Amino acid sequence: MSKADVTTQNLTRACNEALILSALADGSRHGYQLALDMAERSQGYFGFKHGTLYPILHKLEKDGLIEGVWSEEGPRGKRKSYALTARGRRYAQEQRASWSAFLGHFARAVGLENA
Amino acid sequence: MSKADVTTQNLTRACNEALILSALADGSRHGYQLALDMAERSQGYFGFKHGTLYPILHKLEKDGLIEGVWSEEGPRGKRKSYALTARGRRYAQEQRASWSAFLGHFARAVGLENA
DNA sequence: CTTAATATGTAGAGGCTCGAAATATAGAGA
DNA sequence: TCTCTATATTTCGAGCCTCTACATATTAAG
Repeated sequence: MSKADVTTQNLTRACNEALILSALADGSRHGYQLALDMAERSQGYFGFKHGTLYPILHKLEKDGLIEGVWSEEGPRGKRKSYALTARGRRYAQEQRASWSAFLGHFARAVGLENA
Repeated sequence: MSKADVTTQNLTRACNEALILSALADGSRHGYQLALDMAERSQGYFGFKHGTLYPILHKLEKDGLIEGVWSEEGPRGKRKSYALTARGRRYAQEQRASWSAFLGHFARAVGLENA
């Protein structure tokens, strides 16, 4: 079970988690759509490879932060829709606080003014 | 040769590089002292393990971003003092710009207000 | 009927950090 | 003198995490 702490050692994972949990906070989505939305909303800046995304979703589900439901085999074949759990919302909030702390320290240490 | 681009995939490395290059911009230092200074200046928030720090310094030197000079075997045994090169200064500046871009996108995507 | 888009999954490879152990010198204290 | 602690650097193996690539299945379009 990963911690909500954001440290220098887990920045990449913490970033991916934050992006995913934050996107799911706006409503349930399945993996493929999540990747598309992320790319669109960031104008292509953030791009999840599905070889990265699916394992992360599985892990988040195993940790009880998100919950996946298989939709009936609709017009587009099988899809698994993910939603935030209560624990996931708590986790996301803790992580946001931790990100703020990290960014504050980092900006000061490196001399970044703007954000 | 690593790039100055800050992406989701290399955040940890980019963070370590930025901290080191930024610290060396304030004056030359050798590895051990660099770690101590970093910890002190951030009130213990950033702590470089020497198993991490020295390999990074070697890589930065190999890439020509910093330059190390062995001091005479002074009162404290052998020490290698590192200084930024011209290329290192350029690299640091490019990376700062890249960090700003990343933080901007990230803050917006995750809904972080402050920096 | 073939191609492209939708949709999910896994295995292998590689990059990078961490923990631990090794090496060496010098000063302090017993 | 002997030992312990702090200074100072180095390297190896383990482990985590992402990426590339491959595999699978369905549906709409041409």
